[in-house]
Amino acid sequence: MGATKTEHFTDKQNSIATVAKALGHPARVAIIDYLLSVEACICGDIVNELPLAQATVSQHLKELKNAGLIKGSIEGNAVCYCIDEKAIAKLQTYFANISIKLAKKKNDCC
Amino acid sequence: MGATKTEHFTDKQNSIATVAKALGHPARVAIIDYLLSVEACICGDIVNELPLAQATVSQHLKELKNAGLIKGSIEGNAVCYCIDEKAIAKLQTYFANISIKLAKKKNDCC
DNA sequence: GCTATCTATCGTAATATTGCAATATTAAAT
DNA sequence: ATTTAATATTGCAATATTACGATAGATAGC
Repeated sequence: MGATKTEHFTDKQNSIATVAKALGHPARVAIIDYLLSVEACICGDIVNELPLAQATVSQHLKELKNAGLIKGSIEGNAVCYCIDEKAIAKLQTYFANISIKLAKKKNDCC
Repeated sequence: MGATKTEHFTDKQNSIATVAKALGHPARVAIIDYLLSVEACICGDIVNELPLAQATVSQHLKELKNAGLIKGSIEGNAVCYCIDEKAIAKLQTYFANISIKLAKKKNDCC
């Protein structure tokens, strides 16, 4: 055993978990931070910014892309990555809804 | 190799990654969902709700607690768990800020 | 064509996570 | 004090993640 029982959870739960998991590593949070701070967004710049080898950064970019948090387009020789706003909007909505529900419910049993 | 290079990233990046990682498993998202939907919040109820063994659920609860997403208080024989609003507020703020920055910046290079 | 540059993938070692049975701990109830 | 019930912890096997060097692929420039 040791494999996540994905099939026992709802699509929404799996979907939130996938995106959250992608952000569950500081290097990937750092990539998002960096993409927010720059105008251009070339893969090589990200490699220079992070204290990790090029292969490792490429892997992290792949995971962010698979989770739908970023998208990439080929710019000649290089690849331009940027944040997918839909994924961010989804997370924002998810946490805003939790906050609203918490406010309605008196969350004071602990 | 294989250990995350936590020390190379900022406290904020590590902090967001920790909370996101805790939500990076559908069982833990399901636990948060469940805690939102009920008034009382007893550990045993969570075990009954999830398709996982008691030991596994206990482990997931521990991780959510370590990440600061839930807090627990002993209710005699049982343990009452509920969502820590501060952690949710932090995430909400984080994603709201990203959305604001994305709106300012024209995020259209890809 | 050749060469340089940029990014992705492969292979592999170290580490971490997932899941559960078995066991331990804790507190209520008798 | 015993028993019962609720959680936590331990130990272990299966799987997944992290990191990086080496290598492959793809494009630009000569």
